Amino acid sequence: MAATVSDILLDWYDRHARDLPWRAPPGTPPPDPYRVWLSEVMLQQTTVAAVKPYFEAFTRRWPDVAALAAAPEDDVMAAWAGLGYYSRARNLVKCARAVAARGGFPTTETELRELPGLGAYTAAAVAAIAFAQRAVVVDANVERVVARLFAIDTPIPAARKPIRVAADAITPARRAGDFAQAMMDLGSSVCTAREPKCLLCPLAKTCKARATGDPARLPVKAPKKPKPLRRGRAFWIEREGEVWLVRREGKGMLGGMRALPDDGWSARADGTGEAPMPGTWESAGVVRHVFTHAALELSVVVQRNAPAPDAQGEWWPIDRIDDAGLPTLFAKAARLVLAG
DNA sequence: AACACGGGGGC
DNA sequence: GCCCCAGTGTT
Repeated sequence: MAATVSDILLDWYDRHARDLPWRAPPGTPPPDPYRVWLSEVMLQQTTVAAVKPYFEAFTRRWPDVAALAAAPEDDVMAAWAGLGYYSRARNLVKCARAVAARGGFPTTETELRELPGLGAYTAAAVAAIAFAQRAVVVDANVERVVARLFAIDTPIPAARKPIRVAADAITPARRAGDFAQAMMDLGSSVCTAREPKCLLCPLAKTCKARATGDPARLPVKAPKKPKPLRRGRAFWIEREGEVWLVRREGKGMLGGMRALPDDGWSARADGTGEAPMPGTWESAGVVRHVFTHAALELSVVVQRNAPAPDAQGEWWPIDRIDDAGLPTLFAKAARLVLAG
């Protein structure tokens, strides 16, 4: 009986698994579902290196789902600051509260999929990794590995369906969690997006893209659109060692996060340039920042000895600005002012 | 199906 | 600089 793809990969994983804070070693009992869930949400579109310190901080401060469920949402948002995609943090709180209310995580992929912030990938990953269920786990790593293994050259996103079918076909009933993590480790360290290390790959012999001689060509992706450049202003309003901060509304850009007041710039349009209050503004410089679908030049202007703006907001001690939970854009703006 | 949604790592 | 990343929710 020839060794299957999953046999080969699990054997490779037993020898080469990365040691990560949210992981159990290969072949050992699954880790705490809370830690699996938290890590998976943090890892959505986010690199392992970026996640590690946040995962440590979250699990130290909120050791279990009940603790996270009891936390004020603003505290969680502030702790998430810098990690990006802040809807994840909003959904994290909702999900923790739903799970705490029902007395623990559901154990099937179908039920997990109903929770806020758990889409097809995360529901499958948690079911497989935390609950040893057979689930087909498809993330960007798996897409790349499978597209190459089977030489699927349809462009993403049309390739998603055949990739899923192929991934399903090679997913084993036993050790589905280890298999999923093995695919991700292979994708992140061997079958990399650029210059895949085929000489180190346990699947090189069966890889159809390898046989063509140009595996890096796959997966084929649709061309991306150019990012527009937006311009806006942010306002540093200061008095007696404090700065005026607001909370951004809604689910849009940086929604729910603490911020400096601004002139209404967005990914779709420039700001008006209009200040939230009268007075004399002094320029502190420009912050350049790139979002997913727009670049921003944010002009930062300052007014000192200012009265309170006629709006919602709060005075925040400048010597504790690092604790305000400002997203990176506004943290950069604050650094600019304080360095000047 | 297409778009909105951050930020940092790696080269 | 550019490409990429353990995707999800909305339209």
